[in-house]
Amino acid sequence: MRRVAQALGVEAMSLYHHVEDKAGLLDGVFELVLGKLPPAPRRTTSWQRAVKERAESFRAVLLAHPRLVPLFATRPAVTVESLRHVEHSLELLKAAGLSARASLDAFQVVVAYVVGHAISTVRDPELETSGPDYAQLDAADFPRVTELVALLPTHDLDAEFQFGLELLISGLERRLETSRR
Amino acid sequence: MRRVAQALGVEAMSLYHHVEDKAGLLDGVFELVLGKLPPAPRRTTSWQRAVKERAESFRAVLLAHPRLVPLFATRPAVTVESLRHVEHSLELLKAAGLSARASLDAFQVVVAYVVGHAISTVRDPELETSGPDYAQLDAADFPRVTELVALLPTHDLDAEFQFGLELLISGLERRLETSRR
DNA sequence: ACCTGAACACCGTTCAAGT
DNA sequence: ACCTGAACACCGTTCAAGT
Repeated sequence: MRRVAQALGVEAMSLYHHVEDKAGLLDGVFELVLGKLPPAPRRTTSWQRAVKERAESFRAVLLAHPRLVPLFATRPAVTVESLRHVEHSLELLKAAGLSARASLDAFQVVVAYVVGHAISTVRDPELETSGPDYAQLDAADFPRVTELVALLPTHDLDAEFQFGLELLISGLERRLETSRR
Repeated sequence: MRRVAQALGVEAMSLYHHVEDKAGLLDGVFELVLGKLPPAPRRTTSWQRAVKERAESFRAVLLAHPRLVPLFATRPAVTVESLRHVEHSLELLKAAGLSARASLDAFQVVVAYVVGHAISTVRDPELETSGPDYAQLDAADFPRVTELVALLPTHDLDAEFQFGLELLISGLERRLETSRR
């Protein structure tokens, strides 16, 4: 509060005439950022592509505000603004053939994945140093980890995200196929 | 630091003779909790069951310390202790037929999902009230959300977690099947 | 080697007083 | 209606001084 006030050239206490408290201010930030989500497109493609597009948009918004990712991780998305997106996503899943319950599950699961992965993406790389030196590891004891360390420099977190997203969608696909029989 | 010291019946500054700083203390907590992960079992079942079991164990440890979940969300797991689990998981995936790169992707993706979902599980339910009253929503404007609200009271977050986990595993399965051809 | 007290530079928030 | 200053109850951390 004190720093926000300072940035506005005003005293900290003045803010309390515009927001309830710190949580209220964060609510505002939350809704503001969520408002950057591109509007739900009219249904023109497959549900697979639509789910993918929604998840990617969400990720893009999160990565555009790395400092806010922990906020999204802690705060539930229940503003009116965000409910419009929820509605669209649930509609999408139901139209694909999922039950109401399964749509809820699928939606929550994808959101959890996007947020969880965003966290690992924006993680302060400086923190990595606090761990043990990878170089000091006995390569014989940790063959797979050693292999992994060699891969890290060229590792693409966006590709990794895509990979997991496609796993989820492909899992849903298979589930729909078997339930239709 | 001040409260930890107080709980130990000592002055805050005394802690600095045992840990570097607050981050160092959190590192210790982190490793301690991670140590509660059941040891990697010998390979006796399918990789599907093994991946599922590892993810469920990780979730159980997280949920046993709800206040620490945000810590796990922010801090990378690079203690020697945790690397043993990483090694085991990567070995598991490679033995299932994934390349080193795909194993890394799969591992990270599952961890992101477990952490992301744990966050939504331990989210302070008191926060939900800060959103708009679901009751005040126009049911005609939000048919799917209205449906969802009716489902919430009987919604099982553990079942939801299982659902997503199985999607990921089933997605991996399909990927392996098609790549083998 | 380990602990301590005072001090510094921060927080969010209450409350009474100003315009 | 909006802003302010002083004050309260907190933080993590530095530094010099104690045993």
